Amino acid sequence: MTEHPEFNVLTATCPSRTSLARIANKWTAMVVSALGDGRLRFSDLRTTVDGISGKVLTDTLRELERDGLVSRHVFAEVPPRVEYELTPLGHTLHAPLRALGDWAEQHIEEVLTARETFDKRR
Amino acid sequence: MTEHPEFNVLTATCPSRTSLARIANKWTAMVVSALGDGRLRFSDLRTTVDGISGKVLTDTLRELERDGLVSRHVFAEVPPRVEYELTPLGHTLHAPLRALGDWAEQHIEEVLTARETFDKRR
DNA sequence: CTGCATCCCAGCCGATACTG
DNA sequence: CAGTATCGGCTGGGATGCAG
Repeated sequence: MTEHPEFNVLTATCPSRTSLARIANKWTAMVVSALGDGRLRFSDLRTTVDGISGKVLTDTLRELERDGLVSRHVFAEVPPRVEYELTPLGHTLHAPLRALGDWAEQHIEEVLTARETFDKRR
Repeated sequence: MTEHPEFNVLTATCPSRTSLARIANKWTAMVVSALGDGRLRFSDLRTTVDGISGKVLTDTLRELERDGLVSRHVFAEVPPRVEYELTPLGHTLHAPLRALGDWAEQHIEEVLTARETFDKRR
């Protein structure tokens, strides 16, 4: 019922691939995961997603907003306050992206071991 | 039980982030999805993942092999034949990555509409 | 505080040519 | 067929400075 057989990410020219390129991205995964519990202002997002630069966070949020995954709320205050929140569409992506982060955390030891073995054989 | 609270991808220096960086990638998502149904040789993978260049496919497979997600099987034949297959660890990642591709296909119309709206307002 | 503008570097990625 | 090597363009991404 929710199938769209006419779209296929494995086809180079399919527009869905441009969407995949945005969501299959480490910064997107971390930002969307961080927004899963509710609204966050820019500076809190910056500290939650440790190590992200201001430029990259801005760019990532702007693209997510463009794709309709994140909404932006500006408050007319001094100093300025801007909060970001997942849209309903963005929420449907939260679990899948969170799953990637969870996978990385849960299997990191196996991955590190595999890397050691691989590098030793070279 | 399978929890590893000591690892957190949101921490910049956590090694799990290096793993996330590899799996949260459009080429990884497509290659792992393509390998979900079983072994594929290099050339078949190249045509299945439409538009991928030989260099990028080689690089992606090499990194996936290094992280223990993909195994490589070489046949002593002429012409050469090399097949790639998901490891048990790689299989645990298949569903999560497939979910991203499915999401992109199922929601592309909403995303395209959002982009139009966003771009029109600029 | 937010975020734009700029500069600049590193890495991704594609195209091509060449080997076993 | 399955690579490797090389080159070059493009983009991601960090640092800094400035404006609202």
